[in-house]
Amino acid sequence: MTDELNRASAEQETMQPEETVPVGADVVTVIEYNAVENSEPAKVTVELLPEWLMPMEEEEYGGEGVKSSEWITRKTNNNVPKVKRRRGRPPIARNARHGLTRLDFKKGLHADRPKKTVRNLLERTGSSLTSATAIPIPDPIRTPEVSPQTPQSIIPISPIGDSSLSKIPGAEFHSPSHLTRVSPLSIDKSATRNFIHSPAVKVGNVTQQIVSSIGPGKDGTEPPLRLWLCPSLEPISPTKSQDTFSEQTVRLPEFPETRHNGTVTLKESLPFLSKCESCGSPFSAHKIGDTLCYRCYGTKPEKKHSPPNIVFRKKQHPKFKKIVKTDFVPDGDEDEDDWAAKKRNRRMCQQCVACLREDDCGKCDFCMDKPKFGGSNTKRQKCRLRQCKFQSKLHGHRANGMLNPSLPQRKKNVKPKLKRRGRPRKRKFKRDPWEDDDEVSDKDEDDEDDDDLRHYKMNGRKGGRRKWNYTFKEDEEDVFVETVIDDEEPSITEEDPDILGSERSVMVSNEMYSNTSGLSAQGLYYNVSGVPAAPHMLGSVPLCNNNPLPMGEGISSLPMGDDVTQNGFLQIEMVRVGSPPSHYTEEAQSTEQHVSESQLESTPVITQIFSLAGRENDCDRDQGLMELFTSLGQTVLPAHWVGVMSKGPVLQLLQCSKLSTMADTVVQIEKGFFYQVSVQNQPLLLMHAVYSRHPTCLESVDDVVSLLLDLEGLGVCQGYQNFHMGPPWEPRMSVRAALCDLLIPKDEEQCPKCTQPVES
DNA sequence: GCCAACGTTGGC
DNA sequence: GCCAACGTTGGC
Repeated sequence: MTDELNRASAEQETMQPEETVPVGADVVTVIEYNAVENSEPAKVTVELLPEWLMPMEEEEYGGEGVKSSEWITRKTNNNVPKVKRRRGRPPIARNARHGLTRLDFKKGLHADRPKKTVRNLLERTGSSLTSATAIPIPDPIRTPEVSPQTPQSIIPISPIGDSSLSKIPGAEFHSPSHLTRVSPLSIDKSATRNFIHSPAVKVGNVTQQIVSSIGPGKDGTEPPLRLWLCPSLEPISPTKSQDTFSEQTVRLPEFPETRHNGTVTLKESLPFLSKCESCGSPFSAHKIGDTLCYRCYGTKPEKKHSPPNIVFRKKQHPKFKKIVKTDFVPDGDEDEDDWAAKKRNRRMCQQCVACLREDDCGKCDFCMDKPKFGGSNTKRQKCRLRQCKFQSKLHGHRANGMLNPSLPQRKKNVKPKLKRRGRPRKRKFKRDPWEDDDEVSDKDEDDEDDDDLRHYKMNGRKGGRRKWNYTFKEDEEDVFVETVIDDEEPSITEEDPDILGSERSVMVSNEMYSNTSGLSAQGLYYNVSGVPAAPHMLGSVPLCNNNPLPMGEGISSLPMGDDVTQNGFLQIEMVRVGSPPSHYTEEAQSTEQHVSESQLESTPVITQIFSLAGRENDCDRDQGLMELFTSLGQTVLPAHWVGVMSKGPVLQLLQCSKLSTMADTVVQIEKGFFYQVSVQNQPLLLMHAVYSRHPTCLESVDDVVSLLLDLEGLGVCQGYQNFHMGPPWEPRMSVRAALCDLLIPKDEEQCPKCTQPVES
């Protein structure tokens, strides 16, 4: 841009050494006009102007229907003089779009917004606006939008507009009405509408000069202009958006130069312009024309007609935008723009694994729904695995699809049947399994399904049983929850529960498989977590945390099948050091989320699933564990250790004090008193010395206490800094070696594996 | 309040 | 014009 501008300026200088306009485009325009004025060669002016105008007009016209980007491209493509190139947004702008848009977000600047959006916004939000002063507002908005994309471009443009305005008069004489209209438009808008607004700010300089030069334009018109001119107005604009403000300020400096040029021309031109009332006459009459133009604009159609001079709009638009927005609708365009711009990103944090994922899994329901995967495109949603972990609405809602790739398939099978098409019932839990059956008797079954669903929900929400509630709450949104439900109500439908349990478990395992690339789910865990833990541990219960009741609020959202799949190994290895104690459960699943969100969550689903796959009922109750749990409750455990009985059944021992080095450590005792120690959701490798110092089974309170005391003498390995993980400007993340000891003597910072990590 | 369906928008 | 997917609608 700058280069171009410089070029433009250079060219201008060559053209007219006298004038020095910061913006190339402006300069060019000025030059041309001046030449016209001075030389008076109508041809010259006409030719030059037309080129200018023509493109501009095209732009405007096209602008309405065409996206800004396209518009820009056109210009560039055309044999437009250098001036044009300068003016329009260079393809660069287009290319830079994304960057610009982002910049806009951050800075508050508007990303380029296709006119469509503006329109839409206008239509949606403020048809009224358009109606009232309708025309003027919309136009300014549009142009501003265009310009906003590239602030620089905007600035130049606006000056141009000013210069053009000043000089337009002469040009106008030569040129047809459109020229006059253009200038008037800008002025009019500022005067009439923005009047109060900031317009004064930007236009201020120009207008003042104009006024002075014009002196007696038309009575009616002048006053407004002066108001405009009043510097006081400028301050107002600032309120709105700094961006606009900055732009204005930028312009101001430029103006002076242009002013000089413009002033001279303006003086001469102004009177003429004044005659351009409405659309009919010359439009240059900034003041007069303004009144007329205003009227015309007020009439709507004329506004659009007059638009031919897009250039003006651009100039003023920015101002208008700024002004209007500031004064009238702070939220107005920019807000809308921002809003719209943000709208798209609302669902993405841009940072989580899901957001960073580029490819579709091709297995989830959403993927299956996509035409490219042979789907019907009825859902039109992003791949489950790409649904932002934090921003997506889907999280927690549809675990079903998430969990199983397989589910979708069934769905498909089911869909064809759809009578319900219009609106299938909530199939949430049952969907896949049942749908097929539903076909036989749609409503009946549907009703049943609904009932079932309700029932489930009821259970889940109301939670008849603690455990149920517990698991339920945590997993509510997840499919897994269902399995839990089954546990609660085996009676509901034997088949369903079974199916759910088995299927889901199966599915989950499948996913694990896929993720782990052939490794069984368990294998995965072992490998991933690096925990050789005994298989029994795997089926463990979710660590609910400190409270017997499910703590995991965040968990619900987290535990998606997706997460599991996504996390897989990589993430596991990437697990941050220092994450708060959470659940040990199934590392793979939880780990992902952990990183980002909840540490507290429980283990999720997968665990339960596994356990469920086995036989829940039995698992839920274990005399031995209950007795041990009771005994622990009657014993004074090491400081801040708390025993929690959770589903699985699993007896969890948690260190509640964040000050403890064991804050992230959990001891889980399962059936048979086998125990597993996990640190920050990662199982402590069986080869760890801790296991060798204690019996394989913690059958007594003494054993438990002994282990806890031993643990209190340990600390958590801090891992090592991975400098290869990301760009230098991003925060460094500590990573642990795959076989990290996790627990090390308190006086040490790293385990031997992390001290000399072997990077694959 | 959930969620399937689908209109709509933005990017290309 | 196509694709991706966001946001809304409306049945439940």
